[in-house]
This record gives sequence, C-alpha cells and structure tokens, in this order.
Amino acid sequence: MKATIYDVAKEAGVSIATVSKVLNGKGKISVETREAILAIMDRLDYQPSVIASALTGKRTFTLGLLVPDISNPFFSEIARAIEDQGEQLGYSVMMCSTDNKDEKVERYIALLQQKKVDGIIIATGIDNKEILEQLLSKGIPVVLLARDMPLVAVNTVVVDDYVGGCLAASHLLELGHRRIGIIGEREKVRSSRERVRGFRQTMEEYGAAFVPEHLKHCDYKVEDGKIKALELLQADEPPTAIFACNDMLAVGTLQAARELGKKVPEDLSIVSFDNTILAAVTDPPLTTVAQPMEHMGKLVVNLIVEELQGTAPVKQRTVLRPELITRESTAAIVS
Amino acid sequence: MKATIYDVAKEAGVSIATVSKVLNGKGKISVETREAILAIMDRLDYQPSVIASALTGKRTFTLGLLVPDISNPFFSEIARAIEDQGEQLGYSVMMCSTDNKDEKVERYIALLQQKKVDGIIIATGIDNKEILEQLLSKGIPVVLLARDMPLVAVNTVVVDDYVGGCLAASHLLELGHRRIGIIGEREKVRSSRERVRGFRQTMEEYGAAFVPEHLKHCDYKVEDGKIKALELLQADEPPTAIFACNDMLAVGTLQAARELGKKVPEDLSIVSFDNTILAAVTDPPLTTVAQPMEHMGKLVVNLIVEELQGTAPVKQRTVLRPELITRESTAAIVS
DNA sequence: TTGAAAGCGCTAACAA
DNA sequence: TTGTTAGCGCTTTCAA
Repeated sequence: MKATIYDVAKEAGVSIATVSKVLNGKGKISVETREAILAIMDRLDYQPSVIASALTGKRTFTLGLLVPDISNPFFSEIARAIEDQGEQLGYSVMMCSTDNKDEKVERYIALLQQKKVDGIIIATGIDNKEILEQLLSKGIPVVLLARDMPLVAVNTVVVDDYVGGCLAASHLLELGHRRIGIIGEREKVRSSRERVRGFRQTMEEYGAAFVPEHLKHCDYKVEDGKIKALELLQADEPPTAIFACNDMLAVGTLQAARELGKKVPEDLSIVSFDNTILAAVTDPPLTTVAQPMEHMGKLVVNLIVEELQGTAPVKQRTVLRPELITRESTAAIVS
Repeated sequence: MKATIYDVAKEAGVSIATVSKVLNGKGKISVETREAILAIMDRLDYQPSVIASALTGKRTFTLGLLVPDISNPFFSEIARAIEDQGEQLGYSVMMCSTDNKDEKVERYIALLQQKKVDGIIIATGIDNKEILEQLLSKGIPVVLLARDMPLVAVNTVVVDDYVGGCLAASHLLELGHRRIGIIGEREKVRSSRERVRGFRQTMEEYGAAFVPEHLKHCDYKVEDGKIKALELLQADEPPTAIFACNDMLAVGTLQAARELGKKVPEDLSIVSFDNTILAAVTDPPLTTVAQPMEHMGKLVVNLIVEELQGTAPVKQRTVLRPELITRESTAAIVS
C-alpha cells in the first residue's frame, strides 16, 4: 500500500500533526524532527494525497479548460501554453471539448465542480449567459479566454479583434485591393464580428466600397471556408482579396482558389487570423493576424491563480494587441 | 454552501447511509423514500463530491494522458478521441505534455498519482523503462498508446508501423520510383524505426537499392524535416521521392522542395505518415499512411476502463492496420 | 428497509 | 515545539 501520513508519523515516532506541519511548512518544528521526518518521507516514498487534502478544504491544484475542440490547432496551441504555465505553478489541467454546445458546457461544468477544480478557464462559446452567471455566483474562479462577455463581471483575456481586423484590412488596402471578400464565422461569434467590424471600418476609411455580397458567414472549419470562398470567387466580379477570420477558413479559401485555378497571391490575396501552425504550412504560407497564444495562456493561468490566492483585486479585462505577420499569401494588386 | 449528503438526509428525515444507498443504487430502499430522496436531491441541486467519494477508495473518474506535446496535431487529434470516449464513460482527462523528457514524465506521473487518477494513458516516449515498470508495479492501470514496449506486460494500442512503411514503399515503387529518400525520427523512436524497416524491406523486395545516404534522422518537427530534406535534395543524385515518417516532417520536405524550385509531385513525390489535418491542408495535399486516430483513442479508453473494472483478462496488444490515403503529393515517375 | 458508526488521509484549532 | 481531536463528505459493514 501507499504510505500515508500515519505511516510517516509512526516511523518518526511523532504525531500526524507534526508531519502535517512539516509538509506544509507551518508551525514551529525543531530542525531535527523536521529533517528526520523529511528523511522518512522520502525513504517511504510518501506522496501526500491531494484528495484527502482537498477534502479538508484545500485546493485540488487542478484547473478545468473548456474549449470548443482540443483538436483545433488554435486551441491545442493555447492549451499547451496553459498547461505549461499551470505546471509551473503546480496545477494540472483537465481538458473539455464542448463543440460550442451549451449542453456539453453545462455537463462539463457540473463535472468539474464535482471534482472540485480550483478554477475554470472558458475559451468556448456559450450562448446562454446564465450558465456563466450561475457559475460565477458559486464563487468559483473563472476566466474567459478569447471570448468576451463585457456585461459579465469576470476576468477576461482577449486579443483586440477589432484592431486585428483593421490590421488585416489596411495591409490589403495598402496593397491596392479594393474588391475584398470577407469570410467570418457565424454571426453570433463575437470575436469574428469584431474582426469584420474593424475590417469594414478600415475599408471605409480607405474609401473602399463595402459590398454586402462579399461578406459571408459560416462555421469555422476548412470545408466551410472553402464553400464560401467558392461562392465569392465564382461571382461575376470576384474579389481580388479575401479576409478569412481564422486560419482554417483561410485554408479552405486557399483550396477554393486552387480548385478554380487561381494563383495566390497573384490572382488572389488572402489574409487570415490566428497564426496557428496551419498558417505556416500552407503553400503559400499565409499572411495572418497573429494572436499571442503563448502569452494568452500564461496570462490566463496567472489570473486565475491570483484569484485563487485572493490576491486578485478587481475584475479585469486584458486586451492583447494582435500583430500582422506578413507571409506570401498577399501581394500588391496589378491592374 | 454546496449541499452535502447531510443536507439531503436531514431534509428527507433519513440517515446519510440511506441517501448514500440511493445514490449508488445499492441496498434495498423502499420506493417512497427513494423517490423522496431523489426529489430532494434535485431540489437542493445536490452534486455528490467526487473527492469525498474517492477518499473512501472509490474512483476519481479521471484519467491521465501523457503525450509529447498536445499542440502537435497528431496528439491533439488523438486527445480529442480519448476525451470523447472518456466522456461517454464518465471520465475526465488530464493532459500532460512531456516533450518526451523522462524528467517531465516522472513529475507528471507522480502528480497524477497524488491526484489519484484511475488510470494513465501513455502516448509519450520513455527512455528509462523502469519508470514504466515502477508505475505498473503499483497496480495503476496503464495503457500504452502509439508506443511500444513489447517486453513490458502492459496493454498496448499501436498501429502496425512496419506495415505502414511497406504501404508507403510499395506505393512509391509501383509509381516507378527507385531512388527514394527517407526521413525518420531519431533512431531511438521505435515506431519510426519500424516504419523505416518496413519501407526498406519493401524496397528490397522490389529490387530497389537502398542507399545509406538517403536515410536521414532528426527530431519530429517541421523545421527538422526541412533541413534533412534539403540535404537529400541537394545531393548529387537526389531522390525522386521521399518518405517522411510523419506529417510534420513531410511539411518540412514540402517546404524544402519549394525552396529548391522543385515541383511536387512532378519533380518529387512525397509520402508521409499519420494523416493529421496537416496532410489535408498542404498544397499539394499529402499522400499519407493514415493512423486510425479516432479508433485508437476509443480503444485505449475502453481498455483502461475494462482494466479498472477488473473485467480485464490478460494483457493485450492491439495492432491496428494503417491505410494508405492517396492524395496529390505522389505521381508516377517520368523518365 | 433503515441507521449508527468507523474509517478514508489530511488540516487546523486548541492544549499541553 | 509537539500532540489531541474534531471534522471534511462519503462508503460500508453490521445491527436493528
């Protein structure tokens, strides 16, 4: 059997309280007993039970991470960053892929509570705001990541989607493009909406006409992007450039262009968003608005841990600035 | 405060033992009290504490998953499959990225034990076999996934790497290629070795000479593959085809070819392994030996849960057959 | 069919 | 500086 605190205490000829104290570095313990106990602990290969400790009201040192889909590169890259920072601080993370379904979100949240996780990082879409509010009302630390619900009092880490949209647009506009297609996620996805808003705003500033038919909405996957890009490119006056709201959609756009025999960037420029591994492996590699995923992961963990320690002052919303990474999917228009 | 079993018992005017029994469907409880208790449970929004239950020796319904890097598409896709099947069966999964470092593996394993996970799925390389043996000796259910240690008595789910190598080779050979380069992972990685072995074996059978200089080894990332591919392609008599042992290396190969102005598949055919999302998004899309990731994930969870339930008979090693997916990175040689 | 009570491994007053 | 003891929320005999 695994050694317990009792075994250690017996071996050391002290009480479990004493052992507990050296374990937690609390109270005054003489150096000798301390050393002795420590020695015995590792002789017995004693590992304190997180479970038992948690039952007395202490932390479980476990965080829940809700994402739409862990196999989506954007989220798996973020997950890695979160895991790393968590590990630094002594936390494990449970992954939960929700497919953006409220029903799954609720199931997972209930589960995480039963397992008494110390905090929950939410990077998934939630339609019903109440789910979130209910969670918050229970006093469980929650941080929103890459999702925004400005009206809810919750710590949040997001990228400035609006600015990202602006960056994408001005890049294209500076290259001379005026007829530009946009492929966004479904309208209810706030981040996508913001990106589009920034993009359109900037177009206006440059005096580029916004054509409603040039704005398409769809799900977030490669295939969806391809379908919409095909629609855009087969129109009478097809755009000379397309802004895809994430890397997957951009890949779909790339495929559509290829299918139609259009060269990128000669015949079509493409700007995307995220800068996941996908943006780097396509041909041509994608010009994209990069989200600082590593930094976001780190930040979000720090925030939640601070909240746990009660160090957290007021709720805060951290908006990170995205950065345009110019690769080879965009070029000046030749007319 | 959250409702406990005591609250429910008090409300129902019964003892906690009775509540516990209806909770677990044990013992004989009259229908009336049963119903009454159930009603009260959901009125109080009672959620039994997994922690407390675990402390009495029951399961935590949590699995640990060790992978080299959750942001690597191969592993994130597998993780998703594992998570889904786990959810079906009531288990959560904690993700642990080890970077294939034994030191991290050990840290994570210790952590997982402290948290009393019910089982551990190991899909990461482990140099020191003892780590695994020690773990097994503690009686914790362990399943190896996509890793093989034939000498250790442990349930294992792998793909037939050797056959995969053969499939890749015969495809290329049938297309007329004879001068073929191979880019594998570091020699200590068994799966890669097996793929190469199958590949070489098949080359021999076709009477294609194996040139030692055409076999390169490196780490598993895109950049590594690019470097090695560059070496291969800049040799005096460069290969007309390259077999890359995973999709990332193949992407690197693709990049190398592009850099040298070689067209794929006209000037160079490429076959890879895994069939992650990467293989589908490159241009041209990669012909690749597909691993049935979804099935693997499902299987591995089932295995570990069976072991948990004591239903598990003897240790077994399940070898799944990979399948060649022909896309556009390979073509017949024109000489 | 129900309940009393011991125990899971640990923490934290409070005493000594 | 160290120990006693009462929980934490639940499961599980064993009695009633």
